[in-house]
Amino acid sequence: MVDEGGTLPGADDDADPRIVCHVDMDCFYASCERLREPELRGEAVVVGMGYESGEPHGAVATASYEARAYGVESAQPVSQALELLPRKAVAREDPDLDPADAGHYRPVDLEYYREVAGEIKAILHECADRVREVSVDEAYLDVTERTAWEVVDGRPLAEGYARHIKERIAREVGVPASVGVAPTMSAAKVASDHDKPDGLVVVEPGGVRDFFDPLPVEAVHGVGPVTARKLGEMGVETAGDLAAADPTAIRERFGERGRTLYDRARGNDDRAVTPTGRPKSLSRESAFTEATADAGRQRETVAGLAADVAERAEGKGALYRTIGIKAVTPPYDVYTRERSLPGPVADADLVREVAGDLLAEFAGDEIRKLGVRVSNLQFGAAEQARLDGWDDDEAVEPTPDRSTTDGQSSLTDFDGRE
DNA sequence: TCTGGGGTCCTAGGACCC
DNA sequence: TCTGGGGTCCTAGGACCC
Repeated sequence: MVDEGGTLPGADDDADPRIVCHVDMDCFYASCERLREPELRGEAVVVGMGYESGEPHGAVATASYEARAYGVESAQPVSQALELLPRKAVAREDPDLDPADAGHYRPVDLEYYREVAGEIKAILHECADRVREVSVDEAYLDVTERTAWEVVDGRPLAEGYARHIKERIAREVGVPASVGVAPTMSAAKVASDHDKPDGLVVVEPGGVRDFFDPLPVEAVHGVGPVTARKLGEMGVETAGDLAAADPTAIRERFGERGRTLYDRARGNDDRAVTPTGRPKSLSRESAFTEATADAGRQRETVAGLAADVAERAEGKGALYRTIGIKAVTPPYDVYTRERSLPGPVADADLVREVAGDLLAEFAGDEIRKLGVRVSNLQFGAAEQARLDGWDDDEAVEPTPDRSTTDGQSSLTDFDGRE
């Protein structure tokens, strides 16, 4: 199985394997907090949102590894986190608590994290020809042209290159990252996750299957709890099981997505590292401290969210053709309603009106959370309002309605970060 | 695990069109 | 007017990811 490089001429597999790095910051928000508050280094740090005012109703966004040791996890209710790991200040007052078993809680400050992320992204762009920024703390790099799979002194050159990236981030920005290197995006993603924090995992072209085989299916990007359970019912427990499963059966059960997951488990993933395109929707949501049936409060909330969304869309130069709301009722039933307009608009009043209209359907219902969303976005630098002029068209106009799905309007795509 | 916020993609039925 | 086939758009919901 391991090919020594000197195999048959024209050996089919991995003819010209790419080198993809996945760079994933370790508990990024917590690392950022430590950056501006060095006393937090080595301490349990929990960054959460929505719990600042009075009752702790928010959720954990990020927990440092020290905090994770106490069972604190992302997405956990802050109330629960506090039970596992009391606040430092509280523990110092309370003789029953040991301050050594307490943590520092900080509210999410996205603006600051984005600033730090900007410095990191600048480094990443210097280190690669193509970068796909997945989120504030995560990116894929195609470094095929910058390094090689060639093994020197027992290690692939690509490993040294990845180490160089990691070290630059640590030295120049001061936060830890985990990096995965592999011939495909999905393998690189799993690799970066494999040895967190501060990890560096290299999966060489011939070794992708062996790397995946023993991992639980959940390790495959795209397999969540539901799919994992269903796969389990089919006797598929590991990525290796999935790779060895009957593709027809997987496809029948899970559709096109199943096919993708099957391919990934087998190491087949030919996606190219492309820059992130423009957003396809923009939304804002907010939860009530307690479910409410108060129509006034509901309308007020929707109006506020609508204004926020419209403002953000305007800031991005986005027009929208669809306006929608989301309502979550107890215990946790999610409803969405949306309405499409005849043409693209950028109109805050209209967002509020339509959203309010859609909300009317839930009159009298207890609601715990509301959201407003605009979609069917169009980014119009050029005249959008010219509905009348169907004479000839500007050859530059790149958005023929559904173009949003193509994902490769590379000519005009210069990436929309503000 | 009783649930925060911002996204993406897929599916499926119905309307409508040719 | 009792009935084929194909395509697109709209809407709602689900799963997943960070």
